[in-house]
Amino acid sequence: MQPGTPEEAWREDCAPRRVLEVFATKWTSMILHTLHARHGGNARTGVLQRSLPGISKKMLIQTLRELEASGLVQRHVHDRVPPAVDYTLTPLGALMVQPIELVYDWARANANALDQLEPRPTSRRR
Amino acid sequence: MQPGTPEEAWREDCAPRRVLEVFATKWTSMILHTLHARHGGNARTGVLQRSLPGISKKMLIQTLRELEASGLVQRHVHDRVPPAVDYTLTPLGALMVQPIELVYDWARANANALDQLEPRPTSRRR
DNA sequence: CAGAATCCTTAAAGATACTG
DNA sequence: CAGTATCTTTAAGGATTCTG
Repeated sequence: MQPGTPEEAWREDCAPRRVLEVFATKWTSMILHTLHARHGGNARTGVLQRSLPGISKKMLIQTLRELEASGLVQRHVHDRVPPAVDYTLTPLGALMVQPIELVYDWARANANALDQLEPRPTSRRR
Repeated sequence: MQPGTPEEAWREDCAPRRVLEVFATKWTSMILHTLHARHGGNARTGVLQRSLPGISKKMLIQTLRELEASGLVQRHVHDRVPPAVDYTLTPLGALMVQPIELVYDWARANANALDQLEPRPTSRRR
């Protein structure tokens, strides 16, 4: 290790930072958790949307496509009219759900303590 | 529970979502973790900056101020020349570090599996 | 129902320069 | 060393409309 280099530096490509990126996109964690928790890893588009109050159709589809591209989710099209599509977690997706569940469970367990947390002045995200 | 209402909906103000907001701001988790892990909950500005490769001075100060406003961090000014300032975790900050450590430790333990994770096409975050 | 295609707004993040 | 003060960029997130 170089002198001056922190022993525990957050290297730009370190594992924790890669996981943080999953949390960084607004709906990602919620979609993965919903897929995992409510539907045995399988849910149709409409069900997902109803499970996530406030999400727009655009953000839902867009996030799902990104998750698909990252290999976390698989998309299944059923050849019917009207169209039916569902999404399942891939093995990698099931893995990535683990830290999400850790956070989710922790938040549930500490819900009351979290009331002390004042929202940031600006209040929202991008 | 109403018909059609998802049993496990992500209410807009639910505890998990409030925690997710902490993760949403890019440097928040890394600062809190660094404060917790490397310095016994106490570090000076310069040390923090050197611990976070890629952070700009602006983002460091700005994020620290937001953490202070949220009651997660306390700022201590030492009356000297040149100036010396350090930051410590508040009890609430120490609490919020918990889920961060969960994620961090999980990421470390699964670092190799995370190599399969392809970065999103757009690649970055907010 | 699922989704594609646009357009738009804003805030997050960064770059740079200056100060006590 | 710690911290302002600007300015700029970019993309995240949303709203709306249209289609098979």
